[in-house]
Amino acid sequence: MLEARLTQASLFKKVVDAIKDLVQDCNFDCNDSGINLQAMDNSHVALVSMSLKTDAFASFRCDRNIALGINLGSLTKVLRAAGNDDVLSLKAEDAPDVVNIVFESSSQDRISEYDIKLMDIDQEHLGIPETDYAAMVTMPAAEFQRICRDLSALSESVAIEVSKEGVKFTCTGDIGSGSVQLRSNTNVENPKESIEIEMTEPVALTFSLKYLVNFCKASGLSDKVKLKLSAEVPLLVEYPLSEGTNSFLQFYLAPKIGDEE
Amino acid sequence: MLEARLTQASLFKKVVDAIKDLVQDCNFDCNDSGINLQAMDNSHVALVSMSLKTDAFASFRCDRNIALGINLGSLTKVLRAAGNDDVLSLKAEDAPDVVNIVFESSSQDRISEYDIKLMDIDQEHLGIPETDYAAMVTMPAAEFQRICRDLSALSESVAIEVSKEGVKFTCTGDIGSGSVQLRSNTNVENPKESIEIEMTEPVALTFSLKYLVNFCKASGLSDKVKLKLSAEVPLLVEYPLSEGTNSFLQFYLAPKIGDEE
DNA sequence: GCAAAGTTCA
DNA sequence: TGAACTTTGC
Repeated sequence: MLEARLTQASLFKKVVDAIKDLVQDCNFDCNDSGINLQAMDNSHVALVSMSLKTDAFASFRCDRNIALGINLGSLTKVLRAAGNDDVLSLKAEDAPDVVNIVFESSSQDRISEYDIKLMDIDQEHLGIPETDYAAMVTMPAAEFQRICRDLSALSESVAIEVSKEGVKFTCTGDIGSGSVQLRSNTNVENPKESIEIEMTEPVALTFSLKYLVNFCKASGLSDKVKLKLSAEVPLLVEYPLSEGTNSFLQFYLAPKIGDEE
Repeated sequence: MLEARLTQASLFKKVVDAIKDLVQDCNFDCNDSGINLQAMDNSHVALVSMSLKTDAFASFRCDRNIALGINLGSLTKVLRAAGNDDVLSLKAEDAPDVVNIVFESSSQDRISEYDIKLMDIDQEHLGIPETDYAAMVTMPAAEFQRICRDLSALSESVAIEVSKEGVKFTCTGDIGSGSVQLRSNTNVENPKESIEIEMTEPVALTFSLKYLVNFCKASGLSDKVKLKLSAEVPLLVEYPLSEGTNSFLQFYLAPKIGDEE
């Protein structure tokens, strides 16, 4: 059986919010290392990968591997009933029909309990190869969100170019063109604002802004986002979850081919 | 060529925000005295006139007269990408196809650059006659905005009556009637709150509230607004820009005839 | 704590 | 497309 307890329901709410527009139904794979999720988006262009390790939970117990096939729309409806500071518990039997979700308000005066019916979802196994990325950019999540939103006003796609000086986001559309250039910098006074670039070779790739804007819904989950790029390989957009637990929410997005100019 | 630099992108953002709902496309006329704009609104009831003198810029250079025909919708999209405290630069060639807009964040770690395509706009020349107004009211811009917003809940139009005692805004609608009366006063402790009236003869005119509410989007640009009125002549609503540079944003609105009761 | 902006729903 | 609600910045 599974019994997992999160002290902040908001973490789970935000994770589900960030992926529900990409994926309708998916398996939450539970085992003794935590809860994992991997799913392609409906058009098979993007891939979501989430991992909540046991340390991210206030308490965690899972004796056997359990796959909870959940409709994210239903889950969203239920999670809407949770206060952000509620304690959230997930419970399931070993061969479950339902997942049981309990919210306890911090004052403990209110306990809400929901059961969501599970579904069988074919586990299309997704081999994500380990990649040594040519370039890795760490930047404030809010800034990345801002850039994607700004540029999406001009174009459908954005070119991301990483060089040792910095990272440049460029796009061209009907009304004109735009570019945002960030210089790598270590802001000592305000480390949240730092922009870090690790690079073995320069990379320039083009991606759909619609998807990037979508990924950025996860910005509330983390101060920082990591962009990892290599030529001809999907971009990896990574948000760390629950600092120091190795938990993460990752999005992969295939580059647009032939548009890179 | 044109090369103009504003230390506060927010000034330009707010100016464009305040006029974009009145005018879709218009010429920014650049010459060695600064940047000027004049345009009728789409229904030819209101007129916008903006003048940014060279002193309003951190640096300004414009060798020849250049008319930049810009779609304000496109410009808004681009300006949305500017931080309020960014340094904004406008650049254009002598016979330009595009205007180049650069935002530099105060930390200088971020440089965004946009090109907006220009369009040819027929310069319908707008002769605005110099008028000696019968009455001139100077009041806090926020207060004028509040009054217009409040009264627009009741009616489509407002009567503005200026007498030597003060100014009175009156309207009548289906659910009832409303009026706001302001007495002229010089608030010595808080001069921003002063209401000043200069008058050669009493005036009472009626105007569309929809337009006035629209004009009030400029309230963020200035603490004060000046209302200038004369019988049978358009109302002039004036916001000074960049204190002490003679720059301004003006709106003219023709009175409603026969509605004055 | 309020106003403006964005997002979602009708 | 507009309106209401939520969210964010001042």
